[in-house]
Amino acid sequence: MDKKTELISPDLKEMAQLAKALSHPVRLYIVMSLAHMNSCCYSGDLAEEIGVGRSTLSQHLKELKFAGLIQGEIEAPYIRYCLNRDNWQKARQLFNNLFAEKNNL
Amino acid sequence: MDKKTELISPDLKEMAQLAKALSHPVRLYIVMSLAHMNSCCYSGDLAEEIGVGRSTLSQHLKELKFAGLIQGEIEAPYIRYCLNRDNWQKARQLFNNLFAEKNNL
DNA sequence: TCTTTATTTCGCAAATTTACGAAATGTTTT
DNA sequence: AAAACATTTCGTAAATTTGCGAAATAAAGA
Repeated sequence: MDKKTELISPDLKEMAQLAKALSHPVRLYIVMSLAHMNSCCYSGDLAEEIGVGRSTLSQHLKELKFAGLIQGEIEAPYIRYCLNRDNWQKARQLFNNLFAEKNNL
Repeated sequence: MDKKTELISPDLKEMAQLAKALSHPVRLYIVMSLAHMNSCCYSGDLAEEIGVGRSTLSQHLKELKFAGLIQGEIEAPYIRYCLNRDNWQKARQLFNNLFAEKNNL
């Protein structure tokens, strides 16, 4: 129960994690595509599309997955990555709250 | 004019930078306080409040300043840090766009 | 079963981030 | 002018991030 525990709330920490997941252009591009196109993607296609190594892209997908923003389902021999809609909604709420205009003094 | 230049737009890069600035709990706490409380802050006070070294906090402020999210005006012997409202508004738009529900297929 | 295909994990190197105390800067007060 | 104060910059060390190719996994097709 030190100061940090009070001040830096779990929500805030979670949000910082989300922001970190979104803090790389490639990851932001991926997530933005998925959200706006309402589509899913395949690792290999993306690697070629973006022009980055396959292992590199896999790493980015892993981080987005770890942050809960996307999920992959096997569609052999591919893995189909889609937004995790529940967590995406949660992230939306957190960021909406951050940017909310409650400044009506 | 390679692929990356097309795909990873300036807006997207800027947003990734903003996300990076927001990706640390301390920085997120600072910005959130400033936004929600509609207030300003002083480096020393914050360092004590959060429980982090003064030089460390100065570094975080520097990064927020670099990202354009805050600005400091001299109020000797202090420096008063406030949100940069214009850029904050810009950031809001970028993130609102990211999370916009245009998924009505 | 063996080969091909899609993806991930591993190992590694370069770059960046984080945090701190000490020293430097600049201002106020004595 | 000197002491006190708020803040930043510097130097440094530990941890993390980034990107890649090579090797490992796992499943599909011949």
